[in-house]
Amino acid sequence: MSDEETPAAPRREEKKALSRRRILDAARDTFFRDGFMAANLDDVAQGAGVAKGTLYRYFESKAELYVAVLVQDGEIFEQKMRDTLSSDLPAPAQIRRTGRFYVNHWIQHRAYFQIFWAIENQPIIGDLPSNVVEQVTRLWERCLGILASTVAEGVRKGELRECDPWEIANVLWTLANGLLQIDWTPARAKLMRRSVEQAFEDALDTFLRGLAP
Amino acid sequence: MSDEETPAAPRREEKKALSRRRILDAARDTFFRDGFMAANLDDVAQGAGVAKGTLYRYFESKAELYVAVLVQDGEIFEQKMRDTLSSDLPAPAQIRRTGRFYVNHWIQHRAYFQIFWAIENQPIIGDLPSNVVEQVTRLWERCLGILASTVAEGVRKGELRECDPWEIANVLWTLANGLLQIDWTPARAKLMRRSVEQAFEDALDTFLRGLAP
Amino acid sequence: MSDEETPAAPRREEKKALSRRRILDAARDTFFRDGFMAANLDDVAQGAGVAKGTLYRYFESKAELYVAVLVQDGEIFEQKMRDTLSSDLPAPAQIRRTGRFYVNHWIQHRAYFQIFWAIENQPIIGDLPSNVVEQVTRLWERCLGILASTVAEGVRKGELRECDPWEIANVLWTLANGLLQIDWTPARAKLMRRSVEQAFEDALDTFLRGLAP
Amino acid sequence: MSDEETPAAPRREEKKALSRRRILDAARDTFFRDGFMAANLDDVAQGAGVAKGTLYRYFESKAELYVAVLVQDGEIFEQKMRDTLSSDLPAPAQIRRTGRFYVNHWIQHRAYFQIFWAIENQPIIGDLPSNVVEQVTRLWERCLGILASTVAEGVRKGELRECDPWEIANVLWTLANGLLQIDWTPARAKLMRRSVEQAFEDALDTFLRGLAP
DNA sequence: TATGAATGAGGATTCATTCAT
DNA sequence: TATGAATGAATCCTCATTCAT
Repeated sequence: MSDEETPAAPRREEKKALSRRRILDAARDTFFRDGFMAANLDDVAQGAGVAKGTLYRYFESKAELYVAVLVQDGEIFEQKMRDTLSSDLPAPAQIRRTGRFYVNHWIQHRAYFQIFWAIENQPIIGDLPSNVVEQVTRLWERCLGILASTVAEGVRKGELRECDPWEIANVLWTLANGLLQIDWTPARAKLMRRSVEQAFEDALDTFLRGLAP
Repeated sequence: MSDEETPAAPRREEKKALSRRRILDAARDTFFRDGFMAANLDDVAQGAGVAKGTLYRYFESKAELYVAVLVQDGEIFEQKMRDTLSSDLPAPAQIRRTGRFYVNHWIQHRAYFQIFWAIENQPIIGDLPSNVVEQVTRLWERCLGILASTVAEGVRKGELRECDPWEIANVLWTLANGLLQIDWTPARAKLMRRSVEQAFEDALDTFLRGLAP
Repeated sequence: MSDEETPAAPRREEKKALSRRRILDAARDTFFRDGFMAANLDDVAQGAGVAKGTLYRYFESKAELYVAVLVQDGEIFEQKMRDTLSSDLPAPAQIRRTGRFYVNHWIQHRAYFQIFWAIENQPIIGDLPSNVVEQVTRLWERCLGILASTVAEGVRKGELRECDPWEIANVLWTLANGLLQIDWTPARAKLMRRSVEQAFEDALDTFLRGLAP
Repeated sequence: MSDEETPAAPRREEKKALSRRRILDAARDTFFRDGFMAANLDDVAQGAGVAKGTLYRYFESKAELYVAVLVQDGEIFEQKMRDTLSSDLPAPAQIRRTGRFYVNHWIQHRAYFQIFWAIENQPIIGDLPSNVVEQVTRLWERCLGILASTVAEGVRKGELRECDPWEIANVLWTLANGLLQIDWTPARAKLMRRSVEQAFEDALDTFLRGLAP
């Protein structure tokens, strides 16, 4: 029935890739809206415009699908974060720049940050499959590494006082995430007097002042 | 017929109180191990050594039981935190003291901290009953208030530079929680070179230095 | 401790009778409000002001309690119905009189009629214990008998045309109950233009006209 | 690949329709045997030869399933009842004809009549979902309307004496249902000397005589 | 005798996963 | 390959009944 056999194969490949993408998009929406446990594959299938059974042609299980979403988003994020690096900037400025990227990214893509929180939340979520944990941990490590090397560089160049770069990276990261989480939780956001951006800018200032040589 | 039924009645009351306590303990274990959604009332009942139906004599629903755990733990915690206050200490020392209490409490009662994280995780868990959210938010607010008033006092006495006490309280809180969460997650703990206590002590130092007038 | 031993026993009996009565009253309320299946012994106990366990000192089971309510009310009803008989009235007038009593009783004690409908509803209610069915059937039979003998007397005296008295009694009974049930069911009551009393009076007229010799 | 997938698709559709029918049939059996409250979806599933979860692919809840049964049967019944109408018959004969249909239908499909009784029984059953009540009330109204318009026509043509057609319709309906209910309840059936058909025929005669102009 | 705490079987509903078409 | 119907285990909650005090 099909005419033009040769172009058909690529077209099929394309179709497959498209389906995969649509499933991932729908899955992201659902997972980030309802949480892993409460998320429902019927919703995902409907959102992607495919049959429920089709999901299993692309992903082995609900957990695998979740992983796929986290990994995909994580990779995009990691690249963007890496792009904020600029070799000729002093460390404090570099840190501020990366920090601003982080907060801006938050403002534009709030849901993405679930990626990082997914792991922290694991004890509460419960059954997060080890697969998920591993993948996200690796991503986390890479992102943290970017920050740590910036700090290390700053220490080396005498722009920051002596300290353990990984620890400082962790603290900075924690600070940012913590403030974003406040912004995320309406109940807590009420207790803040200013926007996340300003609050973060301030906190970063205070901390960097404390880090001055 | 004896006027003093004291030996009988109390025993019943005692038993009831004991049951309640055992249920609460079992619930804490289960909820904190598996998370609210994944937690299973069969486990709780078994852990408490009572029949499943018995749970419902003490708590109206799974959610109520969860609230009860959070509230109970929260109240104990709040009181302890308030006890760390000592009117004649300079603000930075006071903050260090409260911070140390926080970390020590963590080391001894890790599970307790789920109370505070429960809210942040809400978006991921999914349908946390509003009841839970309210109760915990209120607790959160009270604890944060303790910290904020310490900061405000420090600013007033010139021990800290001008700042918004609530914001600083939020940042301190965030910092502490963030580091504890790192400690909680094995995957992330590996990236730290030192103990939580030391890391926190350090981060606090840096931050307080930045807050100096 | 108790002084006056002899009057104590009667007092105890009294107390017991009182409890029984209070339980029956509470049970009637609950059963007639919620239906046998949905009725809840917690409600009954609370309504009677006794402990749940106490119910079982007076009645063997939920079903037995239901029977007791039906039987008690039924006996009262039967006696009242018998009291409407007056030997010197022509049959049609007698029938009208009994009919009026029936409708008036309905207006004043709607819930009582569940007694009679309990049996008709048995197939829908489901698990009505045979005990209940038997007892109520007997009551039903006795009440129907009152009507049937009135009809028989009317036929004998030539006031009504030849017919099977039991059958006519059944039809009259059915007519009355049917109209009361319409009145009971809001959805159906809307389809009626007049009060039950008037509708019944009319229907009875029509039927008695058809029964004229 | 064949353009005509007709053999495949229809087979699936057929199967689905078959499942639905089997579930509906099993549900009717169970509901009418045990009553709505006592009916048990395990039984329904087993009766239909499907898994319990499958029920929920076809019906949203126990109540919806019940509604579906009632509505389906009701529609069949209504159509049949409408088919008994014949424009050129005098009203009394028409009423007798419809009445006979009613009784015959009863003899052949006793369970069907639960449809109409379901509403009356509501107070006893307890929490019949409003959905059910609405649907059945509407059906009831339509069937009663058929009868009422026959009566109205009879009055208009002078075949019946002046009266309120809806009220008479209600009474006739009540009469029929009441007698059928007697037949349904073994305990009460014993008190009848003749078959329902004869008893009904007689009662109708008497009533129509009373309705003669 | 009265209590009320404890029981545990039972039932509706959800949903990830499988598999015949 | 895609479908979507079917599955059935899992889980919360109810409540009549029992029994130690």
